Amino acid sequence: MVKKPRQWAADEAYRHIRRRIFRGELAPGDSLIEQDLAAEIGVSRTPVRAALHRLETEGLVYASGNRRAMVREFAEAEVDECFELRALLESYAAGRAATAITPAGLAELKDLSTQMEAVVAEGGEEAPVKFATLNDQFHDGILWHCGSQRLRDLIKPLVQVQLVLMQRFRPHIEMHLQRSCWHHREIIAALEARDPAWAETQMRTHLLSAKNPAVDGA
Amino acid sequence: MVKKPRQWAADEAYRHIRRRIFRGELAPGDSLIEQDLAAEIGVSRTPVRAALHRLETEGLVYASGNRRAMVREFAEAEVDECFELRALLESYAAGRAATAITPAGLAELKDLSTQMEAVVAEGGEEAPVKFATLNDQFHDGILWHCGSQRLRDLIKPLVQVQLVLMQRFRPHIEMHLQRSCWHHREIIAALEARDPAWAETQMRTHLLSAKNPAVDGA
DNA sequence: AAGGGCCGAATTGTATACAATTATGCGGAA
DNA sequence: TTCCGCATAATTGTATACAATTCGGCCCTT
Repeated sequence: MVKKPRQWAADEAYRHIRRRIFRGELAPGDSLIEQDLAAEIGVSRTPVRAALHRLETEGLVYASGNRRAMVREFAEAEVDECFELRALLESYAAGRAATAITPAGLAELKDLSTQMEAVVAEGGEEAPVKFATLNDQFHDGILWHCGSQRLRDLIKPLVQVQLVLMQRFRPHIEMHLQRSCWHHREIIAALEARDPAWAETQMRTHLLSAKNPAVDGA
Repeated sequence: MVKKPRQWAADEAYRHIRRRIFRGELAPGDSLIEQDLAAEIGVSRTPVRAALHRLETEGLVYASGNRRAMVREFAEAEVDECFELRALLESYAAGRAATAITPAGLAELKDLSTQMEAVVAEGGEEAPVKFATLNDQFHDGILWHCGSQRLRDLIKPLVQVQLVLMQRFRPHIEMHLQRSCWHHREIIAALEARDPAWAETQMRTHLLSAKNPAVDGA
């Protein structure tokens, strides 16, 4: 039953390349040669090409016309840019979610919030990673309930790229988990109150705080 | 020297499929069978597949996993949604452009504005089409000068989809070309004055006016 | 020595054959 | 009749060969 020769070669290629970019083994500016990658992964060029396309749409890879694909080069300024664009879009989304979210949706968000607080209380080495996963789910949950798939699609690549950027430029940034938990509570409260303006400004505060995480006493 | 047998099959496939979607020959929900399209265009499946990927990232085509690609179905409500998202993003872009734009950039915008006014003054059957082309260049010009390639990439698909949506749901909408020209002048003035807030609100006005074009006396 | 054009190598673009997956329609059982 | 399962057809996924393009260096000219 070792019969999983390669059911999703394109997906495997995608994950493989993405992982190598995240780890920094493929540095920005490096050429991504289809044949080399194919040999390395053990598939043909076809799924590699599909993976590169996908990575390009997600903004991790740059390819112009017929020229070879390269790992996209990022400037540190783009970290802040991503935060600002996320603040713009996600605050708008939060405002819409305030009128559109269902009780079930609110329950999900509360559950995630509780889990995050538990992670923070527990602490430990793995806390930041666990927290980040739950945090992504929290933000994505709000996007699900804002009633606009298109808006959600706009934000997705921003989050994606931000992961690379943060790791490259600010790898050891302090997360201020406790402060984030408070923000999440505020956001949930605003959504529960069906107050778009409040939700919007809370979300903006939350994201722009992450941009400037150097406040004392948080 | 008839030597252009098929140098850019993928691009040709892309344009072909896109045109058929725009014309409504491929209706929303229709399956896009790679082999049929390939035979019709006269290329192999490979470039057709690339074209479909591209159309998918632009939001005109929907494809989930390995299932067949379909022409994306649009709801009329998405017309307004696109306008609102464009208003959100382009007003932000205009605000940034107010401080980032170069004199040369301003000159370009003024030139486009002048051309648009000439088209309106001239009138004729082709005026709306000519105007739309120049109008797109105007909006894209501002995005070029806002200093954020990422922001520009976010807006591009919105404009793209909007073209399909408008044609499908509001094909004979009145353009209010004269009013748009005034808006453009206002926007240019705001950029020239290096006033972000002014540029931002003028752009928002411009786009939300297009959303509700039923005002009298424009 | 600097610059431009040409040739070979590296790489991507396209076509096609085949494998894997998904969809469809039929037949049988409840 | 309705629903489930299975066989078969339709379609997409992958591999590979070949064509076209781009890249890089060398040589020739100035």
